[in-house]
Amino acid sequence: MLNIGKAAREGGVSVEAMRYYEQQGLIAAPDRDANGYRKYSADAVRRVRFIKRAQDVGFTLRDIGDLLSLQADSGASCGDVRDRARTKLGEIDDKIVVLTRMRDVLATWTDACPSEGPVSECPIFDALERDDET
Amino acid sequence: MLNIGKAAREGGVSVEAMRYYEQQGLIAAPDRDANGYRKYSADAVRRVRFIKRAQDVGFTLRDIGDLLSLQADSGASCGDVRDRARTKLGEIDDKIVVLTRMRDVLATWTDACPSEGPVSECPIFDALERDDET
DNA sequence: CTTGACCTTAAAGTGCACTTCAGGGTGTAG
DNA sequence: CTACACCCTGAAGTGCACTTTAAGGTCAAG
Repeated sequence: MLNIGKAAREGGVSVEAMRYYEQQGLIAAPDRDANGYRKYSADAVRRVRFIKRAQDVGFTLRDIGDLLSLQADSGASCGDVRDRARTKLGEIDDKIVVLTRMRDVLATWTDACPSEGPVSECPIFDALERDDET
Repeated sequence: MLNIGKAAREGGVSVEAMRYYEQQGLIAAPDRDANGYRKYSADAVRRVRFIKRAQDVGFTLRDIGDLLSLQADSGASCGDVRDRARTKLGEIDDKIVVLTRMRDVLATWTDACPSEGPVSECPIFDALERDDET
């Protein structure tokens, strides 16, 4: 059994994040010892790590709550989990597409811009003000 | 001269966004007509479009304030603008790298996951709880 | 016996870019 | 005359995931 500081370190999150997850219902309220300190089991720490890992691959805390209830649901199948992962994969791909478009526009612009010359003749500013698209 | 509704439509933003930009100092407080309605010049609308376009390629409103002051600065050069664009390009590339890593991990996991089988044996959940990395 | 690192709580603040709300005035078409 | 779309203000709310603040209690080392 670890106190909150060590459990947080093990889970790779901050102490405040631990209390936040508890408040949000992502981790169960842990038992307390005599002085009122929270005490975490290895299982609880594993759950924190689960949350952290899931976040690292793009799941929001809301998504993670859903994943955790799936984990607790004996009627749920591996395919349900895979569906969530695929959906997230799609969302991330969408973001990458948007960012890549931005990236390409910026690259075009920086290539078109001479370092010299007044801003009044800057092709980037021109592009930002024009009526048409791009 | 357009009232706020038309100016917003021309600029591609909401009326509320227009007032917000004004409050944030990104667009000058416009003249008002007799009834107190804001009246926007073609120049003002161009500035709104500038803000919108810059946002669309990833600049924050803070960045845009910086760009706009560059535009007003006779001592600034095209190279200064290009530097801002390059910096933003780098930031976007960083985000793409992070998202691509997430994407790849999720793709690996969804490939490893059989649709059948209980969640207790789900390789995705295994990966989320394990001690080691990936 | 004090210093310092730890723990407790509830509530408020952060960043970003708005959006919504409450409560009102204006202008025109039917 | 009344409906309706438009305009005004200031303040509060949104989403996300915390972080910070204020005001304490606990515990081991020196």
